[in-house]
Amino acid sequence: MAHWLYKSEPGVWSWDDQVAKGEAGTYWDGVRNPLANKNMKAMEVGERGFFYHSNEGKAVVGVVEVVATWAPDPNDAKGTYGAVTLKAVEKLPRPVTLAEIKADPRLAEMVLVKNSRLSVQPVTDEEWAMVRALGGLEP
DNA sequence: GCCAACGTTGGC
DNA sequence: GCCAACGTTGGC
Repeated sequence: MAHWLYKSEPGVWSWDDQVAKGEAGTYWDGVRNPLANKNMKAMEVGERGFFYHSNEGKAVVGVVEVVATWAPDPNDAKGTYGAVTLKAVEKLPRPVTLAEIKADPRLAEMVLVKNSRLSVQPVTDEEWAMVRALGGLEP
């Protein structure tokens, strides 16, 4: 199963907001980047990803799971863009900061480092395991 | 608050 | 269809 990373500014949509949505989850709308959109179209129910706080915090703070596959965004007249629905699964015992990720040579190839502006990005199995370990989660 | 990197727009 | 100009994102 593929893994992902979702960025959100905590001032707009934070991890706590996500947790408050519970099992129903949130429609991850507002993405208007073709590559991020493509990534979401490739997702399947049950796939997990990291929840990352950009700007403030700059850290991976939790794990989310896809509960519904990609659906078109009603606010996009052309129907080009859409989103998946995500629910919070587990919080990291300790957040993994961008500085830590950058400091680790094994994580130097992460999209988060290479293309910091992409809002929905793939994470490799190795990176997934590494960041989970740094965050204090079980493998 | 600044600025680099990237994506998008629009003129040709 | 190309590419310069512009706007936005996000780290610092």
